[in-house]
Amino acid sequence: MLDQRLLRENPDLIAQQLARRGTAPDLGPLCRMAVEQRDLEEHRNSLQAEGNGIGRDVGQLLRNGTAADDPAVVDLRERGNRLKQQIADVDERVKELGRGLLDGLRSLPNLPSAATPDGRSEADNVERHRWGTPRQEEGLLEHWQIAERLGLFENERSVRIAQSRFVTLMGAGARLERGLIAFMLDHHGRNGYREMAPPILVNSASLTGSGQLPKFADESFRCADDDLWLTPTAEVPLTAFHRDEVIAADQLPLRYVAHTPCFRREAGSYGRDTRGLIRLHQFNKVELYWFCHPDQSDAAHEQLTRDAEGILEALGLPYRRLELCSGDLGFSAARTFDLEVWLAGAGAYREISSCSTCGEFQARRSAIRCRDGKTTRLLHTLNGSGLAVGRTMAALLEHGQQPDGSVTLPEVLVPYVGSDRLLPPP
RNA sequence: GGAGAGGUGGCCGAGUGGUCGAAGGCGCAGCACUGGAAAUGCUGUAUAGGGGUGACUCUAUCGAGGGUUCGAAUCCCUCCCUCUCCGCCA
Repeated sequence: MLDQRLLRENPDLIAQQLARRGTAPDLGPLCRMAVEQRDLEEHRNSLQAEGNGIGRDVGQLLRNGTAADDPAVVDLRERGNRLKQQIADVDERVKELGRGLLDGLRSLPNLPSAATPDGRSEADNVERHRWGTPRQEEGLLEHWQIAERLGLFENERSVRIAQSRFVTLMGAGARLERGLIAFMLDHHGRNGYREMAPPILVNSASLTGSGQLPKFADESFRCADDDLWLTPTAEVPLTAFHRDEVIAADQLPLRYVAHTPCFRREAGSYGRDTRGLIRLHQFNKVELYWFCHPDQSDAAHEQLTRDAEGILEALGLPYRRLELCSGDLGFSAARTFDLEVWLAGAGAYREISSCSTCGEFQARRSAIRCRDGKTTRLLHTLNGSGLAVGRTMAALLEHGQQPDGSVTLPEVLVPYVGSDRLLPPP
């Protein structure tokens, strides 16, 4: 959420920065609302001050022995009652404006960082670097073809259990996923992240705090009878973990790693990535999350991204880092690096992690501050996948496939999977 | 699900209509004492939003929302949450 003060004092700056994202909302009404709300609130406060004075005066008179039906007291009471009515009228308008203002502000995306390159769409994203050597032989299979041969997951019957875009992992497939999750958690744990296992049902306030609500309600699954949703990413419960808190600066940064299932409706992606593990309603993800001091968030962003890249490098998976242009940023992000892994069978780079700094955007929505000397200020939040587990499996299968139909696995996974090779059934 | 208890400042805890933003204690900070420290003493110590260059000042906040009243932490209503016991359950 953006700063109300900025909206009142410099709406042009906001408009100009939002334009970089390719959105041009008319900020005029919202800005006028903010100014009127502030002015009316000021008026209300002075009325209230007058009323408080009357209350004090009555108390003083009564304590001094003035009779309750003394004209002086009666007169003050009448004035108090008149004021009360006035305050009620103004107050109603103030609250109405406040609600509208909050709704409006919550629907505005974050401003792009000054470092974010301008651009309109993903075509304008900027490649920052590449790592590893992509396999590009002829005849490489896609991961779902490999998985089918090896009996790693089951699609049709999963539709019976739930609906399309769900999958059941089986045998070595299930074990590989479990091993990957454990490997990622261990790896990040060694790098200083605290492992967390948060609730994956989250309430509306939590979704609002990280930016999924109110604009993206149709992207999440909702539990009809409760104010609870299936979390679309661990970013939501991890942000909410510290909602309404003031954290001492010397505690920062707080760095968390969490594995959770993630649930997304994938509305509007009918027909895309219908096979395999790339796009599912339910998938596993290991998420990295930082709460940090505002002065340190740039360095934190680089470090978090490096930590995500560390998994790809440990697994020997070729990837590239893209910096998203202003027009391709997510709602809450000020600056984002996407990591794209090479899918050898598909012959393409595919997003496997998105590492964003949100500045104070989520911290304001969630009221998370740090104590900095004598004052408190909003801290900064950052998040990134480290990594999306299903897509990591897909990349491993495509990268490690052998002519004999087997798949070789990276050495680091042996302790987790029990083998360096997946073999086709006899 | 049934029965009961309770939600007050960083923490503990007093406070049942009138200068209560809130006693007292702990914690924390500064000062004094000390060779240094402990102990002790004194002083200070919430958050948010307005206004003022500033000293400062106004408003709100005692789980949330409404109500009664000139005036509510205190009375009334609704809701939420926590704890204890019982039941049920992985």
